[in-house]
Amino acid sequence: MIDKHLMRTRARHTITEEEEGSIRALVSETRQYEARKTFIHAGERLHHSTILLDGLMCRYKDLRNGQRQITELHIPGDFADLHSFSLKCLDHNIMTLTPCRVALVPHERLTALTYDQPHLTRVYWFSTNLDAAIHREWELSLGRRDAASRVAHLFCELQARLALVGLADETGYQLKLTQADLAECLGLTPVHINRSLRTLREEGLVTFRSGKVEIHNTSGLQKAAEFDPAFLYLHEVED
Amino acid sequence: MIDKHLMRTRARHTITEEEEGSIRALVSETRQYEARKTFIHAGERLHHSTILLDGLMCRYKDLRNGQRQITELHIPGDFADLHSFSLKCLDHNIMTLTPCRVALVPHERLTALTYDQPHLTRVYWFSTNLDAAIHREWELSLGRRDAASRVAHLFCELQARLALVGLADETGYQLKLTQADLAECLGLTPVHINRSLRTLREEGLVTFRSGKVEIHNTSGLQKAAEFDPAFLYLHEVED
DNA sequence: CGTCTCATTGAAACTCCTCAAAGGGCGTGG
DNA sequence: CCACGCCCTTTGAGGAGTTTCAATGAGACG
Repeated sequence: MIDKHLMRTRARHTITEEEEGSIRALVSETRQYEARKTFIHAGERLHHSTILLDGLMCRYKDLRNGQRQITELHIPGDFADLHSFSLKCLDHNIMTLTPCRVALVPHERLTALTYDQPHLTRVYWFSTNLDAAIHREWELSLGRRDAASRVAHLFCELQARLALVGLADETGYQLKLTQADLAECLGLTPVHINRSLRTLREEGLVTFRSGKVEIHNTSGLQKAAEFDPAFLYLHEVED
Repeated sequence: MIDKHLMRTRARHTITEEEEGSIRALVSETRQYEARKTFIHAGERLHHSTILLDGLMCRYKDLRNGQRQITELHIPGDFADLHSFSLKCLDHNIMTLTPCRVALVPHERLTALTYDQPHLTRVYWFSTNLDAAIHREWELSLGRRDAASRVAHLFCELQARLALVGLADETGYQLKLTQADLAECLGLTPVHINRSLRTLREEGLVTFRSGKVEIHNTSGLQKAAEFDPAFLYLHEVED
């Protein structure tokens, strides 16, 4: 059930069989959410965290004029709101983008983890720090990359993250987003996303159509994005 | 010595006297860095984390063309690179902006903390999650706020954070940054920062001159920034 | 077959950037 | 003590990238 979560965790940490048992025991129940549902609202007191099993979700913040900024995308295996264990109330909303299957982890079990499982505590602490690293890379994109590079960088990021849980290969992956969703990730308008996608397509780098990213030229795409996967910490970390 | 660090920690958590002792015992040594020195480079293996005692520093990432994005500012009391305990190598650089006095915390002592002090472990885990919340608010600024609002928002953020450690009041605070530094925080050019500052000044909201932020109209400034301090978690969190 | 959402394109406007030059403040050295 | 140099700030003019507004096209679904 949480096999993708274990895959992404094992890519970065050595987890013993007993620890795997402890991880599995964190889950109290599973749920299904429909697409386009904001199931966590900023400011509400939370008592469990959510592992995404299947589907796509995002964290976002709105401005009063209705403009929205998505701050991170979540893919299967991600702990979408592990930070709510520390923060209790989130500063942002969390919404499903597609229908999603999730596993719930009560915060009491995470508290218990901090008493009984110092190593797993560090593993999950790392996981929230990885989210922060992704935020920083998005800050760089939003602040300094031009539109086409932003799109290219996001496609590279998702390729690397999805490949880790077996949902992408070098040629591409499924990505059930609209161009308006990409716009909200990248601080642009849907119209300009459309033009940027055309540019990337005409340069023979990547095609995004009917919910699929098809990568035609990996190294060219990475070069256009100035993509360095180091910020994703894809490899084993000693600890 | 680490009084500001204790102030900012106690603003959010209840810390016992014994825990305070444990926190003080984390520090192995103090150091002084000159201004404008990058003392942590992306990718280098780190063995201690840094509490900023005095001065101003920043985390930043560069693009190949020399463009720089600052991803967070650090003020006295902040753990500037607590996340290096989890990540081992950082995805970004850390640079002093002014001369800085720092305290070093060996990672072994943090590892020991995860065994002996579950509550303090959660307190410091929270601290890295707070950095992530700041990153998310910056993503919102970079992606969706216009230039003057970005400047206004940064000034509001720093007012709130500095007030927590006694370095700001409602009328303003010292901020020894150049307009070029602000530009690197806010994804703009120095020229446009200058024009945005003029706008804010002419609107009677805030003046930034000779390293000082003078707030003329707090509520007006917050309104221009659409500033809501919730993302800074300024109040006691139960745990 | 109609409706709805999403994608695409064009034209004009706007925000922000680039390039360039001048002004101000401060420390250093003559 | 003044002059110079250096860094930072300020301002102007023109240009680039992105947005806005508007309309059409394409695909999915009932």
